[in-house]
Amino acid sequence: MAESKPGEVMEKIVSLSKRRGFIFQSSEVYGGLNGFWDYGPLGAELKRNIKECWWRSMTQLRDDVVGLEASIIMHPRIWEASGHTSTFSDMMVDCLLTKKRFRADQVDPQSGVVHHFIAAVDATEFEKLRKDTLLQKDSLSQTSCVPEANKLLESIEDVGTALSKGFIKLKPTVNSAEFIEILKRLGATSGYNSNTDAYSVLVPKGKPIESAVRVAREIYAKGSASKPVVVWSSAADVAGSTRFNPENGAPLTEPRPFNLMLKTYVGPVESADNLAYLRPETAQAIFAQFKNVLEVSRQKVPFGIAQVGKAFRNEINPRNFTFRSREFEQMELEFFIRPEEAIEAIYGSVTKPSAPGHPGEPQPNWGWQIWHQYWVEERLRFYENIGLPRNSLVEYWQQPEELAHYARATVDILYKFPFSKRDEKGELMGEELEGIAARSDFDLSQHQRFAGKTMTVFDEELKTTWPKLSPVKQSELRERYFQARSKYLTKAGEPSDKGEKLAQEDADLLTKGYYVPHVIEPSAGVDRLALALICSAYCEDQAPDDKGKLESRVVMKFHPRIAPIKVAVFPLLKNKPELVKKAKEVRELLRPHMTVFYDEAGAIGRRYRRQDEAGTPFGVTIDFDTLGEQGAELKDTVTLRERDAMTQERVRISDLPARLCATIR
RNA sequence: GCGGGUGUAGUUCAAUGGUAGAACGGCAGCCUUCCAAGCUGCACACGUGGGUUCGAUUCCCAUCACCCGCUCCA
Repeated sequence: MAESKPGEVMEKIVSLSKRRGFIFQSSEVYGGLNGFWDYGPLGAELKRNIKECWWRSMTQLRDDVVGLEASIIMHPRIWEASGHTSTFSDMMVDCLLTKKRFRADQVDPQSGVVHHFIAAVDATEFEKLRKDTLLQKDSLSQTSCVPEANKLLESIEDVGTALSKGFIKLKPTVNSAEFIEILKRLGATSGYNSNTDAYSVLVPKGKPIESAVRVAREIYAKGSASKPVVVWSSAADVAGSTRFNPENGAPLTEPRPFNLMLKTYVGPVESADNLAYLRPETAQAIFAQFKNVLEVSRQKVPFGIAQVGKAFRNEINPRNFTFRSREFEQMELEFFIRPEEAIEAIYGSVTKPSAPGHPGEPQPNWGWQIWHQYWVEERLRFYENIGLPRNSLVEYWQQPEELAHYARATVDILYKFPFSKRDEKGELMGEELEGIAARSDFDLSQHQRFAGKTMTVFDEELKTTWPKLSPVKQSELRERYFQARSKYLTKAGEPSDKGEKLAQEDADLLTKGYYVPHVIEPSAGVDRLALALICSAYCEDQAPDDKGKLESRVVMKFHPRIAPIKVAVFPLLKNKPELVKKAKEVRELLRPHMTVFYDEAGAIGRRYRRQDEAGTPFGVTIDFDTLGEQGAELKDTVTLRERDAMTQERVRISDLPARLCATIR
C-alpha cells in the first residue's frame, strides 16, 4: 500500500478501477444508481477467481461440505422464520431536533406538559413589521397589508415583550387557524417571511414555559428563520406519550416503516398476496433446503452446505465505494454439528479449545467452540492464501452485548481498508469482510416451527450409544437438552406451557437419536473481498525507463491465484512476422491453462507497464533468440518477466505451462 | 436520514455569459532487438432537468451521482 493520505489512496483506487476496467458505476450513462456497481472485464475475472478459490477450498477440496445454488426469491414465510420481516420492518421515529433515530417501540413513555407551537416568525422581520404597522409605513400600505398586519398584532398578547421572551402568546379569543391564515396571506402579499409548521414540545410538569420555548426555537431555527420568535398556542397535560424524544422533549416524526429488504411482486398483480422479497442473505436457503441436501448427499452431521450468490439490502446509506452496496454477493457456509449432549453421549466427553490457533484435523468429539475456532482459523488461512497479508487482517471477537440474540459467539474478520476508522493509537481498525458465527440450533428450529416440518436428523451412533449410558447420565443429558430447547422456545415466544411440552418432546427425541443440528456459519462478502484485494494489491513504486531513469510505476500486486490475467505474451517487435507468429503459438499453448493476454502494440516496456496496472503477474516475451538466431541452445526459450521484482529469466517454452500453473493454483 | 464539498474527454486538470484546451491514456500507421522512446494521424467531455438571458458549460433553482463528517448497519 502506498503511503499517501487516506482519502487520496481511495481516490486513486477508484480511478484506477474505472481506468483499467475493474469497477464501474452502475447505469453510469443515466447518472448512476446509488448503491449499485458493475464489474468490468478485469473486475469480472477477479470476482470469478475469488469465488472459484472459495468454492474449491470449501467444497471440492473437502469431503464434508456440499454445494447449493438456491433461488434469490423465496417463500416470504422464510423471512418471517428468520426474523428478517419483523426486524427489517421496525417502525422508526426521528427526533426533529437532533435527527436521532429511535425504534418506535423502544421510546420510553413520557409524562408532563405539552406546549403547542403553531408557527415562528423571524425576530428582525417581526420587529420591522411591528414598527411599520404602528407608523403606517408606505411599504405596507402600498401592498395594502395594513389591515392584515394590524389584525396580526392585535391577536397577540403583550406585543412589546414578545421579542425579549422569544415567544408570542395569542389572546384567548383568537382562533389559531385564522392567525396562521393571516401569516400566510402576509407572506404571499408582502413577502413577509414566517414558518407555519406546528411543533409540540414536552417538558416535565412544573418546568417553566421558557424551557419548551428554547427547544421550539432550536427546531424552528433549523428552518428558514435564523432568530425565530415562536408562536405559542396552548398547553396540555399528557401521560405516557411516546411522541417525544425522552432526551430533550422535542417532537418525534410519525412512526415510519423501515424495511431494509427489497420488495417485489411475484406474478403480474401487485397485491399484498403476491409480495415477495429479494433475499437479504443467502443463508436461509441453506436452512430451508437442509433436509433435501441431507437426503441426497449421503452426508452425516458434522457436515456443511456452501453457497455463493447475490443478496440485496436496501441500505440506508451506501458508502465507501463498493463496500456497502445494495446488491452484493455472499459466500456462505452453514456447517452443521451435533449438539453437545449428543457428543457427550457418544464419546463420553466434549473436546473444547485448549490453545489458540488452528486446532488441526476435525475430530468427531469436537464441541461447538472448537468447531468455531477451527473455521475462524480456516478462513484466516484462506485470506492469506489469496494474498491478504495477516497483518492487514483483524480477528475481532464480538462482545457479549454485541451478539445477535441467537448467537453464542461471533468472530469478525476485518480488513484494514484505507477508509477504516483509526483507534486512539492511530491504527486502522478494519472493516468486516466476514463473520463466523456460532448460531446454535436457532435457524433450523425456527424453520421447524414456522414450516411445521421436522428439521431433526437421525444419528445412528447416538441411538446405539444411548441405551448403554447409565441412567444417571441419561437423565443428566436429557435434562440439559430439555433446558436448552426450553430456553430457545421461550425466547422464540412460545407460551410457557406449550414450550415446555415441545421441549419435552425434543428431549425424548434425543434419547431415540434425533436432534436439531447446531450450526457454525462463516459468511463472507465477495464484493468486499474484491475491494480488499484491490486495495491490498495497489502499489506505487519506482521503475527505470528505457534510459535507466527511475519513474513511478503503478502496479497491482495481486496474488497469481486471483489475478484477472495470469500471463501476457508479447512479440518483442510487431513488424517482424516471425516473432508475431511464434508469440501467437505461445499464446495458444498457454490458453487452455489460464487467462492469457496477447499484446503487440507499442514498445515492450510500455506493454509491461500496461500489464502492471492490470496486475498480470507474468510477461512472456518472444525475441530473436527464441527463433534461434543466437544459437541452438537458446532456441525456443523466452523471457519470463515477473511483475513485482521486474526480474527476467530465460525459460524453455515447453516448460512454461507447468511453471506458470504451479503458481496460479 | 442530516450537514459540508465536488460534478468539463478514459484519467488528472485548465479556460470561458458568445457552445471548450492540455497532459497522460486509447486507436491506426511508421519506426523500435526487453521496462510508459520518437514521428504522423484519428476518436472522445461541459451529470440531468428547469429558470434568468438575445445567448448558459459558466449565474440561480431542483434533481441525480460521487467524496468527507455525523447517523445507521438486523
